[in-house]
Amino acid sequence: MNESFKALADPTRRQILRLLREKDRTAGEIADYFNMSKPSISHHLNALKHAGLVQDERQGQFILYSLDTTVLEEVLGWFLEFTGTGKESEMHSRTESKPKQNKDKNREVD
Amino acid sequence: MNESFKALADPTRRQILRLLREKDRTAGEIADYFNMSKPSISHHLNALKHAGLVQDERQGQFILYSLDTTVLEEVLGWFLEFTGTGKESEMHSRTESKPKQNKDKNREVD
DNA sequence: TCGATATTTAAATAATTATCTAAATATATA
DNA sequence: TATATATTTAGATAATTATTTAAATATCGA
Repeated sequence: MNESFKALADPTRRQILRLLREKDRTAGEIADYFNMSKPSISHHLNALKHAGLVQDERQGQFILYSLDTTVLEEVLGWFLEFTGTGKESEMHSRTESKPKQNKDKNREVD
Repeated sequence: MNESFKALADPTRRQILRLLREKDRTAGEIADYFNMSKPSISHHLNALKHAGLVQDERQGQFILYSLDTTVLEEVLGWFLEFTGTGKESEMHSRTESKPKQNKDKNREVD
C-alpha cells in the first residue's frame, strides 16, 4: 500500500494513469505525451508497475501498458474508511493504541 | 492537490492522520507515538499542514493539531472519479488530449 | 522575572528519487 | 543475417526529502 501511495505522489505518474484509463498504450506512445526522455518514462512506468497500478505485456516489438484498477480501489478503500464515507464496520475501531510502546514495528498496516 | 498526494505518500504522516482522526492532539503527544525526534515530527506536521490536511492552533504552551477532512475528501473525489465509482458526470470526458502538443504546461489539474 | 516545558527553526548531513546519456536487449523486417 | 525500431537497464549526477542536534521562540507558573 505504501508503494501505491508513493507511486501516486508524482504528477507524471498520475497523468500516465489518466492516459491508460482511456485505453491501453505502448511505452513509446505514453512517452510522447511528456517532455521527458524515454528512460525516465520507463522508470515511472516501472514504479507504477511495482505498485501494482499498471500491468505490461509485450506485443511483439512493443510493450503495451494497461491500468490495473485493483490496487487503485484498495487505495480508494483507504480513503473511504478514513473519511468515514464507507462502511461503518471500521469506524468504531476503538483500538486506541498507546504511545511509546513501539511493538510490532514491521506490520505494514496501511 | 499534488501537495496532498505527496503528503500522503509517507507512512509516518498517514499514521499521524490516523491519530488525529481519533482526536485532536498536541505536537508532543503525537511525537510520543514515534521513534523519531520532535523536530522530525514537526517537519511532518508542517508538510501535512501545507497540504491542508491538518490544522494547528496554539493552546497556551501547547499546539493542538486537528484533522481537516476537506482536502482528504477532495483526494477521495479524485479516486472516485478515477475509478468510476462516483458520479458519471466526468466519466465520459472524451477530452482525448493529443501527444507532443504540450500546451498549457502550468495548469495544475489534479 | 526566572526557570521549566512545548514546539519550532536553523544548519548540516544522509537517504531517496528523478533525470539524463549511452549502452544493452528484444523483436521485426528486408 | 543485418539493420532499424521499441524499450529497458546501467551509470552518473542533480534535486528533493528526511533526519538529527543545537539553538531560538513562546508560554506557563513560582
